[in-house]
Amino acid sequence: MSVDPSREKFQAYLAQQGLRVTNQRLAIFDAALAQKEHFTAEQLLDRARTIDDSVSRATVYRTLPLMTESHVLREVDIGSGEKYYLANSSRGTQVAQVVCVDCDKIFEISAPFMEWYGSTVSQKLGLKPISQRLQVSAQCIAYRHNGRCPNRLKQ
Amino acid sequence: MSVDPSREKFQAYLAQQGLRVTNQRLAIFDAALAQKEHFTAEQLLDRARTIDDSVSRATVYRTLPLMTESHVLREVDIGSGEKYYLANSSRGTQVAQVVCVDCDKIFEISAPFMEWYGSTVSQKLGLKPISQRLQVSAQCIAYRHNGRCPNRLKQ
DNA sequence: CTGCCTGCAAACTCTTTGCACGAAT
DNA sequence: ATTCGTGCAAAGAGTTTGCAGGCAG
Repeated sequence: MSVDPSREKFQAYLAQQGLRVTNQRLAIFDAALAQKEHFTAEQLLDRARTIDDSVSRATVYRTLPLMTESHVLREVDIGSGEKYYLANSSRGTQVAQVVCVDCDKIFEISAPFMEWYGSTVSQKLGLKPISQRLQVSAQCIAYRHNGRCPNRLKQ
Repeated sequence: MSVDPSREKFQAYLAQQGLRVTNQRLAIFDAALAQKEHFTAEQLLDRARTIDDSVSRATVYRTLPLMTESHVLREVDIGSGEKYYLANSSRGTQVAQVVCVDCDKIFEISAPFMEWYGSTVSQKLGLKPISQRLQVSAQCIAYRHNGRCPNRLKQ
């Protein structure tokens, strides 16, 4: 299988910033890209350590901003205390998040109108829009039936 | 001037939950309702103490959930570390927040389509929508011209 | 007198940072 | 050599909680 193109993107970003491509940064990058769902810093640390067990929590936290600034990852804050991250797909930033109120599972769904709306609203206020995010809180089917989610983590 | 109707709403909520209407809770409530802009827990503490100087930080944090659950306040998390609160106006929950990337000032603007969109999107996923929130990050005019906001707090 | 409510301070969670060592140029 | 990167542990911010005393019903 071929090299993920975003790996090159990340390396190019590091080079452009005068930063080094270290084993730890690559391990964290690879661990991040291997996740199919949203993940936390702690989960990323665990996974990165399976690739390079010298990776520390500090380096994960120092690398996350590099990956978001280079648009390799997106940061998603659902207001649950910890931040979530997800590899940036090619579809861009026009995604809404639907979050289960019980288990905090995050579903993403395309929301192409958001960008237009962000502009409209910002310009009414005399501001220049940078980005916009729509978050919907919802109950999943299982929660409505049983009063709890199958994959609930809390409590 | 007459008593704010939401004061009764709050007292009714407390009664219904079997909770007592204490001086501290009322001081915190009045302090919250007196704010015209979004405020933090710490700002609320300061203001509540001007009404009743026995109010403690712990009681503020214990009272905030009571006010949000009774829909007297809305919680707004812009992902800046601390949570913001705002007295719930009568217009309901169909508001978008436009947040300045530099000073974190929050502008609110009515967004009546959001509720419809929350439903549409949730139902595509087989979920029952509870609430939705659109947040737009933007730069204010001053920031674009001077590279900083007049009322910036950070750094 | 029983139980809710409080302030205080300690604990907690997530994240950031100072420092000295180690690796790359 | 010099600079950058790292792990460790401590610090930091915001929030929550255990506890003993206080006040209300």
